[in-house]
Amino acid sequence: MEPIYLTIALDTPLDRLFDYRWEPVDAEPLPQIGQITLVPFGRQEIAGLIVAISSQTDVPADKMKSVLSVRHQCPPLMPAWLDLCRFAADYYQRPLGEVAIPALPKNLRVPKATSLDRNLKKLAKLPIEQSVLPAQEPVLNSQQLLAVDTISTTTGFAAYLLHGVTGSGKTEVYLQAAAKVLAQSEQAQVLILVPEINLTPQLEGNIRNRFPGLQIATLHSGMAEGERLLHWLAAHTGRARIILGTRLAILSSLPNLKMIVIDEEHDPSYKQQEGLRYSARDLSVWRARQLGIPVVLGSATPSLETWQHAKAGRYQKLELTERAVKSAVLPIVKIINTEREKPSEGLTQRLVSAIRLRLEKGEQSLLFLNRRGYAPVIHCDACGWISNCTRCTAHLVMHKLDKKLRCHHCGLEQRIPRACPTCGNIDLQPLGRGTQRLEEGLKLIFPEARVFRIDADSTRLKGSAEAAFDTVHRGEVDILIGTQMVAKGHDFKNLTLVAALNPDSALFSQDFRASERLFAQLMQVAGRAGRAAQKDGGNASEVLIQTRYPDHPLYHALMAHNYQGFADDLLAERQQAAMPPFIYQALLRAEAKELETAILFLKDAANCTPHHGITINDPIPMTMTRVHNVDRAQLLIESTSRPALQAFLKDWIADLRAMKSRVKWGVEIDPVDI
DNA sequence: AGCACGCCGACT
DNA sequence: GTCGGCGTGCTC
Repeated sequence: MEPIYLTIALDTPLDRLFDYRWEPVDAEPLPQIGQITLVPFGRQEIAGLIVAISSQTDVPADKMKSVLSVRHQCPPLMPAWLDLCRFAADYYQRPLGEVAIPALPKNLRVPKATSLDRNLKKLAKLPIEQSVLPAQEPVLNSQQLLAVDTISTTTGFAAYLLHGVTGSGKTEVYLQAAAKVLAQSEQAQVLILVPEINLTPQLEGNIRNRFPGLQIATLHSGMAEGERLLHWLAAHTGRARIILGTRLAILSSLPNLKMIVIDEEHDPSYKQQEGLRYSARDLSVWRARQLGIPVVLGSATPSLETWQHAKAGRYQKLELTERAVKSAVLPIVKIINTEREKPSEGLTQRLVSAIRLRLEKGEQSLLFLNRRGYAPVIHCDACGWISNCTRCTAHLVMHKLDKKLRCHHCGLEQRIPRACPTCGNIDLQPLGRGTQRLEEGLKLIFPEARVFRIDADSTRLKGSAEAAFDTVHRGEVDILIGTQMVAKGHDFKNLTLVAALNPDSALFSQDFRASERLFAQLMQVAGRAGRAAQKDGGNASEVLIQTRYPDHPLYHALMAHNYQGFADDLLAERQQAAMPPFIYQALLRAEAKELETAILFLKDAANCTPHHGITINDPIPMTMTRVHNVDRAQLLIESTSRPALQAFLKDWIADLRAMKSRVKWGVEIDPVDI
């Protein structure tokens, strides 16, 4: 018999595949493409994925090694999944193995197969599906019905933008469309992506109630490894019919996928920010096209990329303009000019009165301040010293409760100094205001009120975020203070006032996407209020924005609930200035102990043969140059043609590899924060 | 990326 | 005399 060679993808930055010899032991079946293997690699034993099988190899015999074992217990990954990984590897300019292997659960990749065997047994013991008939469904309005109908009768690929304000019933459209798709075949699977599962526990509960008897898998990074493997296997074997997950779920194996939903498609967390920097939203559209199935992108404030696709007719727009609850009305948005009305403790008199009114009526208020800690920096009046981090280009944030100065970027911690480290002045002043300081001020102004703060500091412990939200839902809170954490998912039934205290900084940010994000964020917090309040014939809830720029178009659009006008204006600006989505970008990032080293590397890299249609900009230090004692710089590459950019990058990266620089570098495709 | 080999400084 | 720093070389 001829020898059998397996071509295997491994999780290594080396941009090639590796051939191994396979020798049968006993009556072992032949290996198949898509199976997971254990192989010796250098001095280690690691997991690999079989991507080709052949009777020949170019590898010299003295280098050839044999496969240690093939994981026959696990059904092979299907060609469609491998193609997804191939596409992602190609598009994001990484070796296949670096995409495919980390997409598999860790316990599938470790040398021991004990967890795999245990979880396969567990999977076999799961109850058999009882019914595909969905439970009682709420009645839909005509727009929702049209959306459900359009989505569920799709033949072949279609991308839908489901555009509707908070409360317009997008979730109901997802669920009923999913129900119809699931009813079309006994095997059909539906993938639903959400930005952060921990902040949307209601959705999971909703789905379970709606589809009793259906196997539901959840996939997100907070899960224990064993559990993660079990859910992954449920999806991979087709047992799970609904898969609810965060961005990482887009790379899961789903053999009978028939529909994809991306909830809050504009959310930045769909973009992975380390390792393989993929966009789960973009990959979901590719995957839907590959399989010839519908993908639904839902948002009240779509990303400009998606909005432009819809305008160009590549995505079909489905509008939900009515609030699903008939009596519900949009909140009234008002601007408070802080140049005219000076805040005290961060609050203008008008805002204080508005909060007092809610207290008197027994209703809740939400104060949105996207800055945790007590004060973003402390400072010495006498000599001008300010609390800078020694390792980062950032301030040390004052945390009063634990008497610490803390860097939010590298984690450096020190005690709050009693006196100025340079001049000895004992009168150090906090500058600015974070959620802790706001909480302190509110307790002074409203001593009788129950003030409650939700931010990353108050919810550090596992499960405590959920507990905190429950406290608010139970009505045990009068005034809720929160960072962006409170903007997602939760509807507070008794909440009738939402205030944004200091949103201005994003208006003039270096990052051209900052205002797009701010608009989405403010729309989202505004949407937390008043979904139920009007049922009793009460007034519409109120949203107050404290700003020094009351005439800024962003706030005017917000007052008019005019996403479309805002988005169209921004798109016109972007087109004018040749920015995304009208141009395609990639970043070359470099980091070194000295900024000069990183810049020099980037200059070398930029000094390549010019390509037509490709613009290579000058290297610049990153906005936050130093993090944890590492200096970072970047180089922006632009093109109006995606294929041209792709082709250029492929060759260029090969050249950069050949440079064998000691500088740590990486390329990011479609960067979102520049 | 890992991991090992390899050649020069402060410690039991 | 060894433990350990990180330079460079390799991975079927």
